[in-house]
Amino acid sequence: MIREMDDAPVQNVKTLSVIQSEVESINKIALSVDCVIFGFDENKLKVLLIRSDFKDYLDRWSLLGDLVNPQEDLDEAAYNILKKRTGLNDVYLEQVQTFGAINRHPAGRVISVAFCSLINVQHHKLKILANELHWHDVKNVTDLAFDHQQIFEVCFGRLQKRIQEHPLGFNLLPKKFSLRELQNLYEAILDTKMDRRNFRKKFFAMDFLIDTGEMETDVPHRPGKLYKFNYDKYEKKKKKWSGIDF
Amino acid sequence: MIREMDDAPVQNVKTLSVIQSEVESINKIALSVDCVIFGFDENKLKVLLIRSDFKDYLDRWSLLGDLVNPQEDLDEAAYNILKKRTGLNDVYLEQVQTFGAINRHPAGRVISVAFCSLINVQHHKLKILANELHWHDVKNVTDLAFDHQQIFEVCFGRLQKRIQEHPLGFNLLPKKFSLRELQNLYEAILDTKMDRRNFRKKFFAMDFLIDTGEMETDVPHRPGKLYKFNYDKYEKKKKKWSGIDF
DNA sequence: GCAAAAGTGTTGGAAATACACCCATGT
DNA sequence: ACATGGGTGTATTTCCAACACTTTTGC
Repeated sequence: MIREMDDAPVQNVKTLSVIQSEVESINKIALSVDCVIFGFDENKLKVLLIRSDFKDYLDRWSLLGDLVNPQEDLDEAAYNILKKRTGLNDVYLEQVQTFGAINRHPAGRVISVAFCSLINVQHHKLKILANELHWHDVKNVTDLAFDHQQIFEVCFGRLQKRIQEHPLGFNLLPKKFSLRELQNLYEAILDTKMDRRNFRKKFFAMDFLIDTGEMETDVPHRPGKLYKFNYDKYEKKKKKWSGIDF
Repeated sequence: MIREMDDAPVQNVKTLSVIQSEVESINKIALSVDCVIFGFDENKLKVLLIRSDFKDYLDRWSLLGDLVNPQEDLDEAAYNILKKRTGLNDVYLEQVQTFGAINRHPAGRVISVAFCSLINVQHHKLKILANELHWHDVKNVTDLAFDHQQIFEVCFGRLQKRIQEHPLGFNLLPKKFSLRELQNLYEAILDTKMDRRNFRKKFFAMDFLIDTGEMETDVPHRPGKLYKFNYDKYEKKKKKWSGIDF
């Protein structure tokens, strides 16, 4: 893979051992994954942060991350962080971007693959308290350790965009949810207010919501219907191109 | 960054040297970048490929890539590939995704950050011929070396999506272009036919095209006006959210 | 009965689509 | 003169935004 610095064509065939030694001589780069874990609670979008245990950044908050083992797949590494920290198995996880600025980590050259994760906070409230972990309102996330502020912002932006074009949001809600909860979620993520009737119209027109026949309970007002998202139907009907628009 | 495999809170503070040794002990992972370089020629979308010089994949085509030096930024590494291969300085370059399957490379654990690049083929036709490089019609790209077929498809899909939402396409055209060229570009990338009048209406309504006052020359029919894209105006006016739609 | 949110339709404007004719140039 | 694509306008439809009242429950 390493080639001459001029523009001459490359004619020689490289053997496996040549490549291997190249790889070994050059791999002074470490690889990590960082997870931006979003949750939705009290009608606010939250992100799960941990107190940095790194000397230069003591008492700053940082994302949950870890180095990647050589025998570990990237997704697997991210997944393991999720499992270790939240105890959750079945999480939404999406690779977002890789950050590789030369001096992003004081310990040396560490490049980090950032993942965005969406979890339903109701399933793991127990583990958080005993830890250095804390859910932060996304509106109050500032001054994270390392380049984590930048990573957070990129992932947040990606979430805002993707939630409008793909049915991700349901990962942040219970399996059965009311339309009010769904709208609150969208309003929290996009930081907007929407018209309730038009919001309903839009989702009913998509025709991906299944009426479970159940209702909310323990609400101090008229209970709403509970719905599930019909992923199967979505997969069959999802649209390809939406048209030029910028 | 490496933490216990159980769920206990992490209380100890790590010093720089501890981290450094962790980094060194674990960095058996090499990092590369691969560029999916698109061009537009003869009304077809093309991708620039090179004959693999790697033993296991002799005579298969592959993307242009290289290992990343420890003192080299990711974007810089991708940029250097572009410069070395095409002689171009001023290229559109966008990180797309990182590929890290354990066995994606036979020489060991190599993870690769994929970049999508758009270039104007008219500016560098000379360098290609003398090389093992070749422009392939995207419709005939099959059976690339390594996992490059997958990388190509992800980058192509990303391009198809992004060209509809962002003014990227102009990087594939000369600075001054006719509306016919622009429409041909969109039709090639999205593999569709569009109505000419509505296409014009859409772009004129955006109001980001500058009439240069010049006309096409050497065309065997009525010459069309030549336009430039007004990036400054776009930057000021670009929209944020387009609404929920999936 | 009161507070709080659920549930429901209509209307006007904007944007997208479909569609057909005349014009300018090179050959 | 003719072939080729440039350039333009209108009618229709579809989608989106704005907007108010009645209903159901808990307290």
